[in-house]
Amino acid sequence: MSSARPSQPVPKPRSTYRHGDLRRALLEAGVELARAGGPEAVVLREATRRAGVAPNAAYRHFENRQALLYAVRSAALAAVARAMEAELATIPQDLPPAEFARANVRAVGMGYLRFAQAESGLFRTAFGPSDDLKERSEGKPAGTERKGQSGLDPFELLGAALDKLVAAGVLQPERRPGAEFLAWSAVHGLAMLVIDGPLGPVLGPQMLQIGERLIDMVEKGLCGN
Amino acid sequence: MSSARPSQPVPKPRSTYRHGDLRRALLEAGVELARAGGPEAVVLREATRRAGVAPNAAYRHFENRQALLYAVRSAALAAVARAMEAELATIPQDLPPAEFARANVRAVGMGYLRFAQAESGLFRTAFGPSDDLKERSEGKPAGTERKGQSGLDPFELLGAALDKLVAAGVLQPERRPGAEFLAWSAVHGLAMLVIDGPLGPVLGPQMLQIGERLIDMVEKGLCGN
DNA sequence: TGTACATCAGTGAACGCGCGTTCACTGATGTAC
DNA sequence: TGTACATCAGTGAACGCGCGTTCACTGATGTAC
Repeated sequence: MSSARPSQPVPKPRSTYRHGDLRRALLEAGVELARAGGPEAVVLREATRRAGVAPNAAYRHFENRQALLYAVRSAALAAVARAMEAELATIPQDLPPAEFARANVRAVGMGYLRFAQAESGLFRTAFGPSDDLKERSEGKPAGTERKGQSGLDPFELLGAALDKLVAAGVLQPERRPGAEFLAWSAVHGLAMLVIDGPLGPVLGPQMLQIGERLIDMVEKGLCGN
Repeated sequence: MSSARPSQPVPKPRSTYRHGDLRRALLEAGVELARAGGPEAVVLREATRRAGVAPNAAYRHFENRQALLYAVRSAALAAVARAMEAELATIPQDLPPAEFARANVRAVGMGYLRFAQAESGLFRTAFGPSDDLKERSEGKPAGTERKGQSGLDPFELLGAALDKLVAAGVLQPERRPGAEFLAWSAVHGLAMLVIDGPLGPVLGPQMLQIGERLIDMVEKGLCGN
């Protein structure tokens, strides 16, 4: 009888005393924990267990639990960005500018919602409490991992979509400043109410349809008409 | 030297062996904990400490920690409802119907946002993960404590405001179904991004101004025009 | 009005748990000579 | 090409913490007679 643990993967016996790529292994374990249980599930001891390593070994690679959590969040943000990019990639290139711009906004929003639903643990990790944007606004080294293939993070992808709306003449330029906060709020609220709030059991299955209506509302409300 | 604890209020020496109203005391302590630290701060042992009672005494009044947390959430929901009602009470009664209806929606939304900002711990407790609306939709005894003086809970207050919009001819009846989810999402998202997400440090001070813009957007987007 | 007694709200002690973190260590690796 | 050695990634054991929860108990209260 091996000492069966609640933790999933077999403690993978190392051939060597050294691990080889422990930092990466811990990060991946951390992402897995976040995926399954959100930020509070990112636990140092469990990550080391999954990496098949003593608990304190983590301290060679991360200053403390917070540091691991930060790294996991960056990975989660990158995953959100990639989900948005995947959605953006489905847009036909030959749409007229105004429609193309609208489609961009929808894609960004729906990518966000789909990700929230499919990966709610990672989603909550990505957008939980943090000093993220603050750090950025202070010029701190935002790190590269939080971005998608395009080199843009989720917030920047939304901004780019809104810029297209302006360029296409759909959104009046004087309404552009701060518009990302309005659009983001709408979509983020739906996601949170469903995955981490009282609407989950009620709305879960129809979330994406409500999401469509919600984005309609945002477009209409943002662009006047 | 008394054994000073991090916990605030003096363990208030009881005159009698019996406490008198321990359930109420635990609930109030729980609310205080939630106010200061959100749902995860609602901890049985600390609540009993504040009530000046042995840890296990709580089990005479609550089945377990979950049960206490549920009770605290009901109280938090009631507090949200009261904040909305306070905002509603400031609306002039002599407005023309359409404007009055709009003012109702704004009041509900701004009451929500103000509460989120002023009492973010309680807010997070009220709208954290739960089976709330599900229980209601299953006809379970929703409890009376989550409602405000009007007898309506926050969700119902929003619904009533939207109904006024329809009655005043501002919102088309066929758009009414599900509209509370759209409006709620918008406002909830802003609240969460600011109090429990990456926008706190960036947007905190201007939250209410952005809230005004956000509610404008919702109105416009919901009512067409 | 006084006494016996059932009730049950609170006590005191203990349990097992998992966590983050620190300590002094060991032994594989790769580099300098 | 071989050997000495510094480096530093991992070990093993332990710490103190606070939590939820269970056990057998005790003693204040209020009711029945």
